[in-house]
Amino acid sequence: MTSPVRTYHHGDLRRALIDEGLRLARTGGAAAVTLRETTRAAGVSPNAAYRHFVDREDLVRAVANEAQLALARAIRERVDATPAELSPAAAAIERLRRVGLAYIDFARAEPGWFGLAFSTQDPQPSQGIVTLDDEVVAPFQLLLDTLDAMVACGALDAERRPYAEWPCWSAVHGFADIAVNGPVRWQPASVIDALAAAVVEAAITGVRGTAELPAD
Amino acid sequence: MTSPVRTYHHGDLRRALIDEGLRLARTGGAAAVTLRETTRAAGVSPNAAYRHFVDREDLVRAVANEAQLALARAIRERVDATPAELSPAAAAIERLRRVGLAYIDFARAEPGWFGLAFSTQDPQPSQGIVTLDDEVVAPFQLLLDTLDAMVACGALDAERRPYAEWPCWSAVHGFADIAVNGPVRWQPASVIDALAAAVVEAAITGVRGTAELPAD
DNA sequence: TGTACATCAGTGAACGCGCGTTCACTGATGTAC
DNA sequence: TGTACATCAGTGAACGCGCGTTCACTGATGTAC
Repeated sequence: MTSPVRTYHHGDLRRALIDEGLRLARTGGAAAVTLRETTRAAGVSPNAAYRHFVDREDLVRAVANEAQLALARAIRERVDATPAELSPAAAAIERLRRVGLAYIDFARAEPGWFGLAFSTQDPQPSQGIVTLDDEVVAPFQLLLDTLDAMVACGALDAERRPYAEWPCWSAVHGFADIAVNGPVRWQPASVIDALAAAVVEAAITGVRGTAELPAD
Repeated sequence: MTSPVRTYHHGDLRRALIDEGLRLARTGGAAAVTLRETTRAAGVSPNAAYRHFVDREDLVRAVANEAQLALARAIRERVDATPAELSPAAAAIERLRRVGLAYIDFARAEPGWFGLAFSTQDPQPSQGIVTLDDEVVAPFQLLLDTLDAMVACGALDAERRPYAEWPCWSAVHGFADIAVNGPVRWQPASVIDALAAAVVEAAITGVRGTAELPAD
């Protein structure tokens, strides 16, 4: 086993800078992740960052990556907590519902991270969004898997599966943006909860082609 | 009739600054609308702007307002071009489809204005978005009217009308953001067209509760 | 095991930049008599 | 109709700010012998 943490002067400045970047982005979004403020927070001179990142953009991208992982983790947790006693088809639909609500609630709880995760992307991914690392899978992949599972257990007609990820993602992403940055942000949380639920139900209905529940 | 245009030193600097702001926002979004660059473009000293706007934020808000009007105009034009030979219910659904596609296409054609129109809003509007001025009605109001018209002609069940605007707006807004700032922006236009159509169809189905067309 | 040395993570000072905003002003316009 | 004057739109210069980035450097660490 290779030593996982090497001790340099600082310990692990790259890690520390990313952590401070996350702290700054949490309240101020991507714009708050400046080289000077991040290094200041880490107790280090501004140009020390250049030992670990080629420029500011590189640092922001690293921080955005972590924010994307946090979103994926939030979704996975909510999906994994799906009750076990549901029928296969009902459980598959419930999982899709949880993907959507978790996405929206993450955006509401951590708007700074949400904005950063969406706005800062790797340039030109080969095919949609793919696995980011071994630990956790990207939010989009979780959505794809959930839709595939719905087809497998009869909760979604196979001919409705193609491109179904786009209406789903669009609906929850759009509502998240409206709830965080749009006019809905002035509403009380209980109202936003209700609207979020309505948006997710409509997305599920829109993708399945019917508001009827599948016969078990 | 009161004289509509008063001639000052410059003519109408307020108007000129808003126009230059629109030009700058078109390519660079809200961030490009700086006081210095806008006044420079208008051929005037930086502080001349303070005769017409209390600060930079005030100028940006005025420019954002114009961008919102441009979006509303684009939607209205597309809706007004709905073919006349359709049955009332089919025409009502077609109008909703056009609202959605016009919203998405405006975002794709004018991403700078789209971002500005959404991100910069009047603080704390009393009830959703209301009429902006006499000439043209805000995008959101066009959506509300279209949904009401669907109920009136039987294209949408009355009990499905409440809150239906949120799934609709969320879906097209989310796709617009994904298509402009998200991973879809790397796709060719024809692919984006197809995905946009799929998103809008799913939104219509989701709101109506069925993929069936209404019997005439 | 002890010493000389190479490596390279982090320092301190400085750069030029564009920004929003303020100051005291100027000079064209419109109005009162 | 002509003159004196008040108004106020726009000027020119300057401010302080925080930013990203570069420069020549220092000094702790790890390694070779």
